[in-house]
Amino acid sequence: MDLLSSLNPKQAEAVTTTDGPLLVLAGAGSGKTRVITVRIAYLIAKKSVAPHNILAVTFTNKAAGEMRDRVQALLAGQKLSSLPLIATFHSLCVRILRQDIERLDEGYTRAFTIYDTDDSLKVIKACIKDLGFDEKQIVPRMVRAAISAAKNRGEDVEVFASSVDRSNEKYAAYARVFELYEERLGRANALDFDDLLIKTVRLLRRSPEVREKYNERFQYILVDEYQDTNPLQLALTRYLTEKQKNICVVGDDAQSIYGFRQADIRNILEFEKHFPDAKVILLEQNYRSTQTILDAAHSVIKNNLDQKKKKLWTERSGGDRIKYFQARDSDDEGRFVAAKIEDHRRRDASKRIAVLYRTNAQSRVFEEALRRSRIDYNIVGGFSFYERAEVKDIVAYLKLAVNPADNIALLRVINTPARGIGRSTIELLEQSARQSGTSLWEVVKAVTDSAAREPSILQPRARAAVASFRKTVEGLQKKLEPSTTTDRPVSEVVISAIEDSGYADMLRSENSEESLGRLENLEELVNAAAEYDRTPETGLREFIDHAALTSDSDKFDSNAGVTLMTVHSAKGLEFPIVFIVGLEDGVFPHARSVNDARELEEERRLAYVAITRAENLLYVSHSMRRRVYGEEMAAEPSQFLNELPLELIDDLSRGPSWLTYASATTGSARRKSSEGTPDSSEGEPARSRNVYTGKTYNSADAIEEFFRRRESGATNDTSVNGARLGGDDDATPAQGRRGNYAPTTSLKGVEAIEPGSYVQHSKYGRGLVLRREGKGESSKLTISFPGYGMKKLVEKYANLQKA
DNA sequence: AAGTAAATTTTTTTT
DNA sequence: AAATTTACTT
Repeated sequence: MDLLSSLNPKQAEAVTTTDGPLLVLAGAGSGKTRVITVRIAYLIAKKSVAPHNILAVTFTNKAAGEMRDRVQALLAGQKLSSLPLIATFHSLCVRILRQDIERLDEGYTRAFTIYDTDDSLKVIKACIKDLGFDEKQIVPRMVRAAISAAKNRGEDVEVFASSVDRSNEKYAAYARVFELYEERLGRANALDFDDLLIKTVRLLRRSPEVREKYNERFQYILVDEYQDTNPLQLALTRYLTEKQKNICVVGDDAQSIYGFRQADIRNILEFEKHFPDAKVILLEQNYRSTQTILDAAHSVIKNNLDQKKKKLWTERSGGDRIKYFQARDSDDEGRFVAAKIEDHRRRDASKRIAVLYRTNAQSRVFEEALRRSRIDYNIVGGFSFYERAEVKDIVAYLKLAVNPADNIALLRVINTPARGIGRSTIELLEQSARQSGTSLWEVVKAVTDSAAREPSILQPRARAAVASFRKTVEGLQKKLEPSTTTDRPVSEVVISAIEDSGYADMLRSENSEESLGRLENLEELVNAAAEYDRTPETGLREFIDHAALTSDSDKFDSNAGVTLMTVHSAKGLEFPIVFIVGLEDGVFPHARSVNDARELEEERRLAYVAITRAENLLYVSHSMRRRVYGEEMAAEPSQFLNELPLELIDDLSRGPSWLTYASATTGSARRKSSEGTPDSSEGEPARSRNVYTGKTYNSADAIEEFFRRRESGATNDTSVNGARLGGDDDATPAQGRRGNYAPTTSLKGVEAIEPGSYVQHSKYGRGLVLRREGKGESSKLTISFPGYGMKKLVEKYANLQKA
């Protein structure tokens, strides 16, 4: 079979340029995955490269899995001596570290445990407590974020501590927590997600032999979604390709959406600097979307200043117009989406549909609406299998058996199921561990040792309970000994963790619907473990690693009719029909992105990613009211809606909408001046001047208009769901929170400015308050000003009037 | 020690 | 609104 026949000249060039550094700038839908997979097949089939000399790196298991499938399909029928390694950055690092971490001489052994975000947080909480800091002042989640960010920039504790401003108490505290955290992880023989990368990079840097070994092993390296790499991942890539230089990276700077994980867009923009003599190939033909959709995407992304200029084109001129809907509240939006999906399903059930939202929390409304309409759907993200408590419990038993120093795992299961080991007993054990400087497991052994000379620190009852726990874990450890011969090495240990611990009995005796569901989940876990029984090279350790690294959207079913997911997890996917929902200021773009212009640009790239998922038809919608923390609030349309080409949009709203007003004012100086200042410092209100002028929309006007119409009988609504317009209690968004009998007042006795209320600003006019941070006059307000986007203002200086 | 009621917090986005 | 943490019983 001719591998190249299905490629355009540019794609073919990207495939056949096998040697030396190569950057493929691949726009959305330009056949990026195609290029990578064909390239791998080409290396094997045409260049006679041994498959195991090829490494392809992705960010998600989902992407890795899909790539594996497609390469396999391309090479079907050929006998392969080995397989190419297609891995995520993290799983690649685990592989390397499981082999060579001992050469690092930091006390880590190959039996190391991986701590997930949850585990890390628990360690950090304990560190904060033991250092005598107050959790209110030194917020564990913030510390975790700061540590993770530092690690991904490639900083270790020392660098972090020395770069920190010592006069800043908070950061000085962070540095001390960081230090203790590292110490405790080391003692527990545990690595957090970021450590996987940082230790691997350190190992490669320090050990020329290890570097040599992997340069030798991986003759050809490919990196997918290169725009999402962070400094650590860049360093890793450079070390791995130091010698052979056969590095091919594929990505699109317009789709860089992981800045929050320290991804640095400069990695792709400056590839040629990092890898001299690099060749660059641009893929600009889009095979996915209609011209209308590309126009919409381009119209949004062009508001970003910081990007490589390229423009996608397609042979699919024209196409259906974009559909727009303004919902009354989020239930209304849910009903609209469900009704439209029902329509489409009836007409052509083969067309796959995606509902994309900014945050996972938004999924619920759509799930409920779809369920009510009896439409099957598939949801990606949210709670994954391995995040369920019962699964984590059993995995903790397994982790403990493999690595007894894992204190977090021990604390998780020492009293699960309940054995009568309570808070005070655990406190005693921890105290003893601190004193002797050993792990909790060592203490457990010591206090239950019948030959001990000193009297045990525990009462007989507690001591018996701890002894029983010890017996359970030791029973598991026995099963791990090499001498134990069985044909189901992994799943039998898992079964015994479930049964011998008493966990199964606990669930069985509870005998509720929920506990039975949990039992089923554990059966699932055994099934998953059974996969690892088949080959001798995959054992319990690999299974545990899998559980740690498989958290996300792994279970995406590419054949599902309707899929709900975040825009982030939709990256790399395509659907004939796409709904982008919740297009409101504060939601999308997210309220937290007001902090600086760079973050807002990332939100815009996110919008770009969302739009370019669509092949044929794109729906955009927003709601006028939304629940935030259980409280109903007014919402303003997203500034990104304003950046769409309005002339390409059909309005499906009942009655007048934002679009009605926006279109009416189009033609005047519509969003001309966009001199954003991307690098300006933080905290300044006047900073993000990404202003679109001319068109302002005031929701109060719209509501008034609604009522005028309703009174004259013009909105006899018989549309989609027959929802009643302008219900009694949500008539005016400006009215603010419901059920607030005694409005909060400031010291002066004036009504306080609360989220959900409207204010008047001298320059930006009327705006909706989205968030309030801090107390009193110096608190910061995040406000959505229609026509100007979101601003973060300090109440004291902004001179705001209630409106 | 364990269970319940009350108070408090939570929302980016993911390996 | 839901989930998590704390305070208070038994």
